[in-house]
Amino acid sequence: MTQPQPPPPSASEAKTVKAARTRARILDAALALVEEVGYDKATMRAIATRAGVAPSNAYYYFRSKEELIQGFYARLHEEHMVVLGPALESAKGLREQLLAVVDTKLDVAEPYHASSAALYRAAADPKSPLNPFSEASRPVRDDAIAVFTDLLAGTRTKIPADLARQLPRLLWTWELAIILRWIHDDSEGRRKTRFLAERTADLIVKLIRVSTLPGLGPLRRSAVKLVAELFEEDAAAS
Amino acid sequence: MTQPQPPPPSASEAKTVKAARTRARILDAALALVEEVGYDKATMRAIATRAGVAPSNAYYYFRSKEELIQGFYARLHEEHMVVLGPALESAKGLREQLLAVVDTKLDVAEPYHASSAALYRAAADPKSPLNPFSEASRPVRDDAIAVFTDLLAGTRTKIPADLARQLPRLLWTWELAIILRWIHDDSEGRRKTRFLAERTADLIVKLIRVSTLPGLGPLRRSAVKLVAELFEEDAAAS
DNA sequence: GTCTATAACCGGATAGAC
DNA sequence: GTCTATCCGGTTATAGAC
Repeated sequence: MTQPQPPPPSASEAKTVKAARTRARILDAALALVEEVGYDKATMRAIATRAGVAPSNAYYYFRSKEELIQGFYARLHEEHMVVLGPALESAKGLREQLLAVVDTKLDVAEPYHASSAALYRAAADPKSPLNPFSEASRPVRDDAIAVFTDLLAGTRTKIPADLARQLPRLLWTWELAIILRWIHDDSEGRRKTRFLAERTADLIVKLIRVSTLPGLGPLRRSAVKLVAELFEEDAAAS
Repeated sequence: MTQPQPPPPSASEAKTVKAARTRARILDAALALVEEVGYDKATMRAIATRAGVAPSNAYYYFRSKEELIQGFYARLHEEHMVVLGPALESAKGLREQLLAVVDTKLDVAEPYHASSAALYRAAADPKSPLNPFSEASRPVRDDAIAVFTDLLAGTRTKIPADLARQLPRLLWTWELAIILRWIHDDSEGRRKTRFLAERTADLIVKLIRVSTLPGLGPLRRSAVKLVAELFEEDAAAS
C-alpha cells in the first residue's frame, strides 16, 4: 500500500541511515521552502534542488507533493503544544480554556495563512493523506483530540457522562471548523475568525450547561448516540 | 473583475452572436465530457477539440478550467428542482420534507459522484468561483435557500420567529454538510450518507421543537443572533 | 535489493502573431 | 476572436550506480 517510507529496520544499517538522512533533507527543504515562498512556489524542482537531489528522488521517498507536505501538520502541532501549556495555565474556566486552545492554534498557524488555501485545497481530497480524517493524519489527530480530553478532565464544569465521552472529538471538529473559517478570513488580525471562536465557545459552554437539564435528557442522548455512531462508522471499513 | 463573459451587448451584433455561440459550444463540450469521462480526464485539450476550437480559445472565454465547470452547479440545481416538486408533494411533515430535499439532491448528483472529489477540491479554494459561498455561486445558492424558505412557509410545525428567519440558511448549510459527507462516501448505495441525513433530520426537528421551550429562550436568542451576524458579515466586504 | 539521476510525458495556462 | 507555439510544474519510465 505504501512506498519504502521509513524502510523497515532490517538489512544493512548503513544504507538505511543514509536513506533516512536523504529523506529528512528533502522534508526539511520542503517545509522551509513552503514557509519562505508558499505552497505553490515551492515546486518539486525547487525542493529537490535545495535538498541536493533530483526531483524524481523526492518521489522515491514521497508518493506526491502532498504527502511530502504532510510533515507540515506534525510540525504545526508540535509548535502548538509548546505554546499551549502556558496558555492553559493562565486560562480560568472552560470557556477561556477552549478559547486558549484555538487562539494559540491560530497564532502558530498565522505564518502559513498565505499557503493555507493551497494546503486546504489539497487536503479537501478524500484520498489525500493531508485530509485531516485520513489514516496518515491519525497520529496528529489523536493527539489534538487528547488535548481536549485532558482539558475536560481538569474542568469543574459538570458534564453528563455520555456527552463527556464524545465531547473531545466534537471539540476537535469545532477546532477544524474555526480553522476552515480562518483559511477564508482576510480581515485585519483575522478579526472575523476570532469573533467566531469567541461566540461559538460561549455557545458550547451554554449548551453543555443546558444538556444537564433533566427535561432534555432524551434529546441529549439521541444526539450523543448519533455522534458516537458517526465516529465509529469512520473507524470501520467503508 | 471578469473576462469578456457575455460581452456587453454593444458593438456589432454579428460578432457578439458568434462569440456567444462559441462560448456555448465550449461550455456544452465541457459539461458533456465531464459527464462522460469525469473531471480529470476532461482535459482542456479534449474539451477544446470537441468544441472545435484551440485550447487557448477556451481560455479566452473562461479564466480557468474551474470557471468553465461552473455551469455544472446550475445544471445540477435545475435537475434537482424538476424532481423536487413531486417529491415534496408526497412528503408528509417537516422531517419527511427536509429529507425529500436532500434525498433528491443526492439522487440527481449520483452520476457525478466519481467527479465530485475533483470538483470539491476546486471548490475548496476561497478564490474559486466554484466555492459555494462565492459571488459567482450566488444565484444558485439563493435559489437553493429559497427551497427551504418555501418549505418552511408551508409547514405546520411551530417555529419561533427569530429562528424562522435564519432557518433557511441554516438548513442550506445542513444540505452542504450532507453533500460533503456524500463526496467522501464510498459505501454501497451511499448508505452512510443516507443514514446521516435521516438522523440529522430527526435531530433538527427535535431541536426546533425544543427551541420553543420558554426556559431555553435566552440560549436560542443568542444562538440565532450569532448565526445572523455570521451571515451578515459574509455580505459585507472583508 | 537500495538508492539516485536523466529524460520525458502530460495537462493547465500564456504569449503573441494573424 | 482564433490560432500556433511554448512555458511550466507535477509526475513517471527507465536505466544504471552503489
